[in-house]
Amino acid sequence: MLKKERQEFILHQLNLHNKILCADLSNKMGVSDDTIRRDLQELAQDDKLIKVHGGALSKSFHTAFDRKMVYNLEDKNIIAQKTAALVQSGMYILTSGGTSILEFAKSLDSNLNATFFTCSLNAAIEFAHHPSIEVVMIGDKVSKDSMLTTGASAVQTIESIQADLCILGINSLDTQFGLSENDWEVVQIKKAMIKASKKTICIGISEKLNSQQKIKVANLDEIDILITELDPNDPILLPFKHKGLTIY
Amino acid sequence: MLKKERQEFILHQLNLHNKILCADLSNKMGVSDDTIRRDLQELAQDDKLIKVHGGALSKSFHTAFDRKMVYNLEDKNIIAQKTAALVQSGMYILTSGGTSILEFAKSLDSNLNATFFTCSLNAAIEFAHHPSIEVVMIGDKVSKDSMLTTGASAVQTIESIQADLCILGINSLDTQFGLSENDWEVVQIKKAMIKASKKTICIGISEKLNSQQKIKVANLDEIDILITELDPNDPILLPFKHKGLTIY
DNA sequence: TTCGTATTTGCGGTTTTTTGCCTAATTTAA
DNA sequence: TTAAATTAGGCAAAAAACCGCAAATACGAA
Repeated sequence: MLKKERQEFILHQLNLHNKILCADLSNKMGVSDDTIRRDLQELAQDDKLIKVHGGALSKSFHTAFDRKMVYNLEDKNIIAQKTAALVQSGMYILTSGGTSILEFAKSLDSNLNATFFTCSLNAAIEFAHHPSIEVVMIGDKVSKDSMLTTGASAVQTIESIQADLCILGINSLDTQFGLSENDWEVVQIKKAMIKASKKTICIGISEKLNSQQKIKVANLDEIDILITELDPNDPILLPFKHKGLTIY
Repeated sequence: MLKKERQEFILHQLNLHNKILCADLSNKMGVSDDTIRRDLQELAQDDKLIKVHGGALSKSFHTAFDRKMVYNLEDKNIIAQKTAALVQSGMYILTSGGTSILEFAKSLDSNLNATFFTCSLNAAIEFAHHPSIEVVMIGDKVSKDSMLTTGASAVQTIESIQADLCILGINSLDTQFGLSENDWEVVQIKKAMIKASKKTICIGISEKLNSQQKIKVANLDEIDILITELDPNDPILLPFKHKGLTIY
């Protein structure tokens, strides 16, 4: 196995699992630990991954946790503005949770007259602060990690709605694997939301693009619009445009 | 699990729960207390969290904490303690919203194993911070004044529950008129909750006693227990005791 | 093809990091 | 105050990283 080939494989594994161990890789590929270590070192120098003692972590994984809240607030605001422009009075809208959605909720025009359905406790509270919009909280068991209601009852409720729009925060979006998540229950909710809506909008900072997580939520062709903080003509977004998504 | 990964996880947990215990983390991740402590130490050195005896606090939480100073907090705490003492593992409990309920949620024993049903968005979030209890959010249209879900669907959901306990925050309680409220929709919810439970507990500061509001929720005989910040033998509470309520 | 060079790889020995355990000291709660 | 829980520091084992070197391999030019 060639060096280049090996490094491609490492990056692939990293996209899949978000972390890799030196020992695992050397075993799986039948090369020495040293070789793997040298590979990881090079890839880390090229900023393709984060080298840590014992293995390596995917970049998106690392940035996903500690930066997202603080750093990207400005970006999230741009996203929120763009998204708010797509919402019109009279619409019925399904939304997930996440910081991008919260920012979006704050950016809504104060004389907007729409109805929002959500499984996110925090989003519901944020929407409820708005003077004129209606908020419907979709009930079920509360998933503590995500502060989302999840379960069969919630899915059933969503299925009984015919919404104009579905606005989802992105965890991971990839041209090949599509929209993906790590939490099975949350995936079920998002799938139901997409199915219950005429149009699906995915919003999130560009960091989340070109990364994958364990469970698929939807293929790219199920998503209509992609909104990031970037200019719609940014080359990073081109592959998604080619796949048929409308970019804002 | 890699060291870096572990530390990211700790920060993630901290963002979610605002506080974490050494022992909890070491259990959850299957490493020794020492390792966790060393992790927390490093993260504290990097200013990512605040290390305290037994665990750590989220930075944002600590700064946001003092603004929550409600004037009756001490009284509410007494109420919360008394109420928490009545809850046992395995119970199914319906609760309304309000600051007293929120304080109650914070006072629950960390190894309690009960299931809470609520229409209050804020209460659901507070309950969800607890490590082991289950939280079910009852869905419906969000009433903006009270941040409660109200409506036929919510009432129907409540009717399908058989709870051990119903814990209601008091708006007005009067020996003659009983428990009363001003919001028609909220009244419907509370009535349904009382009906769906074996026992009903009313909690609130004594200021709320001997006052009436427009719409009756329940007669005194539908209420089993009354909890205030006062001593159970306080003369203010005597009339309620005579009406058959148990006072704590 | 064959040769020479540059790169890559594996190995042994050493150093560093990480982790768990131990004990003593400190803090907390009753 | 005492008793229990938490922490600090030292220590040792295991894992991982580092270093230099020599063998193996790839690659381009004759």
